[in-house]
Amino acid sequence: MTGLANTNGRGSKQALVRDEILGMLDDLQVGDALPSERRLATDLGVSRPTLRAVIDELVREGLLLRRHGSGTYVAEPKIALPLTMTSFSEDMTRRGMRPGSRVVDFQCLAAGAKLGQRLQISPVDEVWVITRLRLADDETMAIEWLHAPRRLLGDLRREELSDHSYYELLRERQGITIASGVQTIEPTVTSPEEAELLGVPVHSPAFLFERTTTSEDGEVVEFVRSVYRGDRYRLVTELRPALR
Amino acid sequence: MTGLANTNGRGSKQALVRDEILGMLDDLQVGDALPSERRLATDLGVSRPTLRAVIDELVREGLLLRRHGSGTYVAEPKIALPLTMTSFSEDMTRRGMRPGSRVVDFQCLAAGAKLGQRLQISPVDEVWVITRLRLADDETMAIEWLHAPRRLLGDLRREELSDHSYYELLRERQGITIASGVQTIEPTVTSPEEAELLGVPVHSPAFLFERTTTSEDGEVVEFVRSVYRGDRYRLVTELRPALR
DNA sequence: GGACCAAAGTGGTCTTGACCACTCGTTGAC
DNA sequence: GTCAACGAGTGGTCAAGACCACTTTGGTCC
Repeated sequence: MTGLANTNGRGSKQALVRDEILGMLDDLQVGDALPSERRLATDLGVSRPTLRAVIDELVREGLLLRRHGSGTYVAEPKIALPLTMTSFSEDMTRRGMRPGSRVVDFQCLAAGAKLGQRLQISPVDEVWVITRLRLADDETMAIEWLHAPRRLLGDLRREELSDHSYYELLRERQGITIASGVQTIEPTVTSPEEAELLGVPVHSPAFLFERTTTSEDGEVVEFVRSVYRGDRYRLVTELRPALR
Repeated sequence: MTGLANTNGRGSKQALVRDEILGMLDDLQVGDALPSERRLATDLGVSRPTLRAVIDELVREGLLLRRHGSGTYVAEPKIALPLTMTSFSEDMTRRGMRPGSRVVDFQCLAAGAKLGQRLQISPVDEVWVITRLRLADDETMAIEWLHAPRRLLGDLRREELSDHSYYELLRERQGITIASGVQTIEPTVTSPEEAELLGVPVHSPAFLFERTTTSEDGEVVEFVRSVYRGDRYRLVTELRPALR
């Protein structure tokens, strides 16, 4: 074996390889390429599958990114996401980034049992399902699926979605004001579809947000499911013990 | 090849295996064992490393859990974690679970540059570093590292930590009341040490919380770093747009 | 100088196989 | 009836190898 001390008393080969690569990262900048997998495997005296398993981990953790046919690179650090109901656009603008949004799909279909329950409507009622990408400086940061009862929006054209936020449309068309909501957050990993839309590897760590929003009249006006890249985001909350 | 259709137009073998296993999960209860890896690999017509890669994913996602030498089992569903400053004990009690806490280490050492900055003290000032496990029904849910300036607590005995919360000690000894804090949250994966303390596999998805708490006088009184199991937790927030 | 093509180099997927370490169940001895 | 030992079966780690698919680079031709 070359490149690594033996494993006596120091854990697995994967652990040792991981330490070696993390050490290499100390001397690299964001965007720098690592040596190829085959070279690293030879240099560190391990098999390529063993090396790949370690790089898989570092990719999942957001430290590295891989490009098929090109190489393995040092990844960019994460963005903090304040856990408030400010809009994505406001957040990005505050950070000096150029926010963008792109509707990739919208369709109308029957709610079904589960969604009907979430939106407090009949399962046969229709809902708009709008799939949007949230971008910052032309890079996709999140995918959002908005589900809204059709009766709140009536007929809808793609341009209306691009020009207005959903909340604006609610106010203009129905005189409805948003009052409150409940949001759940859990760590997840990207599916193949999500990975493709986000431009990250499959099964990368990500935040899964699910939010149900209610109007001042207590009516559920939306259910939103979002996947935020775990390699570019972390949450920040301000805590007020006495206010809750 | 037996067990799987060929991969034409349907993605990789790993994707097909994943679908098969998810289908199997529909007919199993929490705690049920899956067939052994060798059996599944044979049944599904793939190699054992290929099968293991898929099971690795499902374990990371919290759907399965593995026990070395015993088998692979269906995992328990996740707990929602309200994102407020209520104590862990209150949360667990509200859920009908028996909260517990166990100090596994506590020591006093110089703050150093980074921690000194976080706590707004001199790097040579001493801080208590208290490592605790948070348990629910005797199962470890989180690890917590509390860093507090020694001058706020003076000399400290392990029993005092077990019998009182830190906030109680602050009030009793210094007349200090907690006012506010800032907390960051990001998805992470467990290190070997964290995995051992939590009883989960290495590199499992988890929440990493870091919180800096301030007294009414604007003084930083603690920095806490916590790792919560991603297979047992999700966050829930209530949202109030106009209050922020 | 630009376009195109081929080759080399990259990451991605998968197989076969070996061996280690842990757990559980069975059997035999006391 | 209990306990210990052993064997079988489990998950865990690793290697060697093959082949696929993508990207980059260099050379050639116009």
